Amino acid sequence: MNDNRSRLTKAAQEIVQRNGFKGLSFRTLANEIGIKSSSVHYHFPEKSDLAQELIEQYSEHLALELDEIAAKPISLKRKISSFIKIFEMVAKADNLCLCGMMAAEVGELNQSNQQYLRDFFLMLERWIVVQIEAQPDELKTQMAPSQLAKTMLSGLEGALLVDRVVGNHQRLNAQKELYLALFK
Amino acid sequence: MNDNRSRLTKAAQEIVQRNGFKGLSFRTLANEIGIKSSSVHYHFPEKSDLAQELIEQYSEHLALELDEIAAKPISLKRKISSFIKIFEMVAKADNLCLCGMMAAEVGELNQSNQQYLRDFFLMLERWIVVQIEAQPDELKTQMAPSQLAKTMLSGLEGALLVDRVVGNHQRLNAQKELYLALFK
DNA sequence: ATAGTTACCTATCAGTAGATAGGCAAGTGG
DNA sequence: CCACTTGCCTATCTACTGATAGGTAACTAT
Repeated sequence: MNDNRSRLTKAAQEIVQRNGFKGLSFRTLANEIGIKSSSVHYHFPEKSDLAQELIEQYSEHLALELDEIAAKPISLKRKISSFIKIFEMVAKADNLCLCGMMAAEVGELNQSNQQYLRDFFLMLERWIVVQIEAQPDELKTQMAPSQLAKTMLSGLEGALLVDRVVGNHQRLNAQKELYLALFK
Repeated sequence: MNDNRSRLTKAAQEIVQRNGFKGLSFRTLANEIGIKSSSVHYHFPEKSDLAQELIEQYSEHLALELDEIAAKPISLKRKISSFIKIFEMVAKADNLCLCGMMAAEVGELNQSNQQYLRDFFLMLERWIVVQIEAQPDELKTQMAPSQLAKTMLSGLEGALLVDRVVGNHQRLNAQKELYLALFK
């Protein structure tokens, strides 16, 4: 039923993570799944509607993954490790985080899109804080959880950005080493 | 003599740091300084020529700043602090690092541009390593200098990225706190 | 049966992109 | 004085962008 619609968002997500939101055109997107660009407009009247859905889907998908990790009876360190692994999977595909990419292009997004982007980053940071506060004695640093969450998230986003240019995963690995050392 | 040429690169740099390389058009750039787009092509036959000059200038300008910092007879911690201050100035202007921005758009840059981008990040990381190795006993962590440099640089780049979306400087401040704590 | 909805299509639009051809005035060097 | 270069111009090109109008066949609910 929603076959083409979901194929569209799937293909669009990949294009944005690789080429950016500006690098996504209705025509190439339509070609990729074998329909016409006007049909893409049927599903997403304006490009910002597509942006909205992409950010929402990406956020929801990630939120589900994080819920699963949070529910496991494992150490805080292993939870953080699983969090970082999500970024490693993105790096492996030579992609950026969808929202990290759109963050670079924030100037051309409308207010609603920008708000969803903001919420994405805040959601990830909050998740880290909640995990720490659930197992506070497994934290080795005196750094406030909210501060730690902010450095960790932005650090991982930056590692994806720089690593993709330099062509290896050294920065992501270095971030991983740095942050995992802060947990018992 | 090179009046318009330097005005072009200056205006172009600002546009790229704000809107990205794709957000820079020869027409709007020309309008900004009051000439025609064809005249921009006189100075930079192709857009990649402009990209090359932007990255080169940005790298050279930063290298000079870093040379000055390195030459000062100050503590390692203060040198790192000065390094971070450069990023704070960028954040203050609500910009991204020029090369951080272009890193997000690396897919649409030619091989030469990509190499210059790579060299930019490696140069910054090398600077950090050199400063640490010149005053090694002022480092409080056992983390290898090259690892530390990689996390620091990518962390700062990511902080600029996320902070610009969220709308404050909390991540850059958090990164600063985290990294300065590693030096005596 | 029929009215409405869904999901596509063809055709087209105005706007903008990077890029090129060719001209023109001012300055420069032999 | 003349050839050449510099630095801009006008005019134009093709390609591509997001977006819209209007049509059509298939499905759906009354």
